[in-house]
Amino acid sequence: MSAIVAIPEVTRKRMLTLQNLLQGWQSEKITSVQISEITGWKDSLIRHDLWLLGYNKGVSNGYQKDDLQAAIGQALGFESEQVNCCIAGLNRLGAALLDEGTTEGSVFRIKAGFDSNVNRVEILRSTFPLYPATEMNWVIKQEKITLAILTVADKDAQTMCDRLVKAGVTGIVNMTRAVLKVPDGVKVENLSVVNALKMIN
Amino acid sequence: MSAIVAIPEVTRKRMLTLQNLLQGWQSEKITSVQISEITGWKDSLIRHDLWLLGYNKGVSNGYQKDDLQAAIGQALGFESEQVNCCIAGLNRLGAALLDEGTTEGSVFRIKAGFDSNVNRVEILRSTFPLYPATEMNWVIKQEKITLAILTVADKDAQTMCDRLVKAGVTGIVNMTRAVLKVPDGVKVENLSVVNALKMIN
DNA sequence: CAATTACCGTTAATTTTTTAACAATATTTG
DNA sequence: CAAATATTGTTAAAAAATTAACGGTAATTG
Repeated sequence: MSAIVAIPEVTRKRMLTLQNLLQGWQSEKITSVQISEITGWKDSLIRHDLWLLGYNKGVSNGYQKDDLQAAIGQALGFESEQVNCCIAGLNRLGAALLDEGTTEGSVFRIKAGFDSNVNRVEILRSTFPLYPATEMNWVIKQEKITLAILTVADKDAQTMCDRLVKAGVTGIVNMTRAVLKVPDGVKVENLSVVNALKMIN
Repeated sequence: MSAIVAIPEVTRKRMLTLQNLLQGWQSEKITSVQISEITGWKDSLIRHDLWLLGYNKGVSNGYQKDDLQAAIGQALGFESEQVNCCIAGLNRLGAALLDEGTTEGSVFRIKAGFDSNVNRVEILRSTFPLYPATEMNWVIKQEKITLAILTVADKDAQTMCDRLVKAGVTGIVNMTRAVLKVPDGVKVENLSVVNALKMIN
């Protein structure tokens, strides 16, 4: 029997990693012990996670890479049609993310870039349009943008975050060191490089 | 009485966030409820975390910002003298991280940049030296570099990771989508933008 | 083809993490 | 200054996450 409860966040995160692992996996088959050796997770944890997803196509013989990959994507809803995103803050880091490669091969499409500094908007080149932050409201609505990548300076992070949320964004990837306060229903994922360095130091 | 056991990773991460929060906090005092309102963590969890650190200077009257900030830094060893880092992969994202601002005001100092492509090394400007990846071994030793930020293409990630580890790096901030296999004792923190987008979608 | 091996799915036990509760203590109020 | 309020430190209870255990099953081996 498969689990009835909602998939916990920790499992979602692991499954995301597992999908990335499968992406680069050469062989057609993979076992829970092999996954364990790379990720460091106990093999029973991996089997338990897959059990939570209701996956059970691996009996006594390991998993078929392709089938597993598809099943995870399907179970966790990683396979939506297309998700529209924007970048808020076109400093050097933000500009780097304008690069096509950032979201290549994923469902995410960057549809707009914003900055309070009109100069940047005018000077930078990109395959999608850049706007002054004052245009944010209508652009986000018109382009049906739901997610944002926040790369402004730390001190401007909360202000920009508030504007994004007001405009209708429901998820923010926060690359600043600021701690963002958001209303219920808005998700934040923190990706500050300095924080990461502190964690591994 | 304060706790004897080691501080769990979850608590370390929260304390890191708390320090960032305190950094931008205006008032001299702050309470567990105020922290809770911004971060979404239950106030009792915050008090429990601080209890684990052995901190008890807040009795019945909230915490003094400065004192708390110092105590956390000290308890978790976030206050070392200086930590030398490098950037491996000087594509657009890596180049953006060459920016002074990346680690500004932290103990981390970026001392070198590496790339397999010699062109990039020669063309890019930076306040610290850039080297072909072939020079990695001696540079990392000579500059006493312990941490690396990995921004190469996904397909090259494991190879570059292996080289960094071999050269003596003990922690890697992985900005690629690849799942890195590292020996015991080497820490990895994953900061892929696409993964983050998937988590909030 | 019987025995052995290599895996998984599932459950139960264990460990870790979070939450609730509340006595104790400063501070504020009337 | 007594009462009310706000807030912590600490413990115990509850919830969540991880691990171990093991029966069952396909594949492999001799």
